[in-house]
Amino acid sequence: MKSKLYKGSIESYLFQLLSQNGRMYGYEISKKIKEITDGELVVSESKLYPALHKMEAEGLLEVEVAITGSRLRKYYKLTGKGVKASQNNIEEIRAYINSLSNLLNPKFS
Amino acid sequence: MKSKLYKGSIESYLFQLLSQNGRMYGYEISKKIKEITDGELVVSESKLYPALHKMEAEGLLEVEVAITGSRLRKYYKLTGKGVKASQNNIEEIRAYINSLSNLLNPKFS
DNA sequence: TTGATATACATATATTTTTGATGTATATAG
DNA sequence: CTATATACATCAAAAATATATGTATATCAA
Repeated sequence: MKSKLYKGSIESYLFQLLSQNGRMYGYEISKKIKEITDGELVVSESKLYPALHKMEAEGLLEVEVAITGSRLRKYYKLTGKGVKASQNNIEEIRAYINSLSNLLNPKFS
Repeated sequence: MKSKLYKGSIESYLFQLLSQNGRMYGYEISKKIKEITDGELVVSESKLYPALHKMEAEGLLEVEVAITGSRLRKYYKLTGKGVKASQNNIEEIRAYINSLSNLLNPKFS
């Protein structure tokens, strides 16, 4: 993680990517995040898998195991609860973008 | 911290507030951050003071002790090194805002 | 055919960050 | 005279992150 600002953002990335792409598997997610953040956010396995497992335990994600050839894949997708949470997360992200914008361009007080 | 997204952002808040307001003291900073983030980011003492001391140890901030009446105040302000770092931090914040915007509104690929 | 890189899952330990609790002391408002 | 605000700070516990390690298959180039 090159910038500290990315801390605490993994859950948001998972919410929004799964919401946009439907089901995805771990390895795919980590590549996608690296790609879309231009290498800024590298979600290593030790961050990704605990995060996925935690969200699964919270009932936000559900897993579908698939076998391609002889290799295992675990597809994750949002549950109903997860879809609602991801919608709230959009607002959270918007509010945060706003907050950072105000930090850079403070309003008169 | 109501939203996880605020994690890792304190340093940015310190950089930008000090850069905009010149010298500020701890208590003032924590009130200001609470105010401008609308209560979203509450910088408790156990977060604020270690952060200030760390940045001071890194040569980014310098302290000026003042006595108002019988009460102690430690004013912090950016050093030359701190000013440069805060300018880089602006770019970091902009890039991050961009990254989050792209997450919400993905580009075609 | 073999060695490097990519795919695909995962955990274990160390370090860092954050939270919640506690501590000291003065100022002010009710 | 008591509660709240101001003003500094640390300590211990919990949570998050980083670094390292582990297992196994697939693919590509030398």
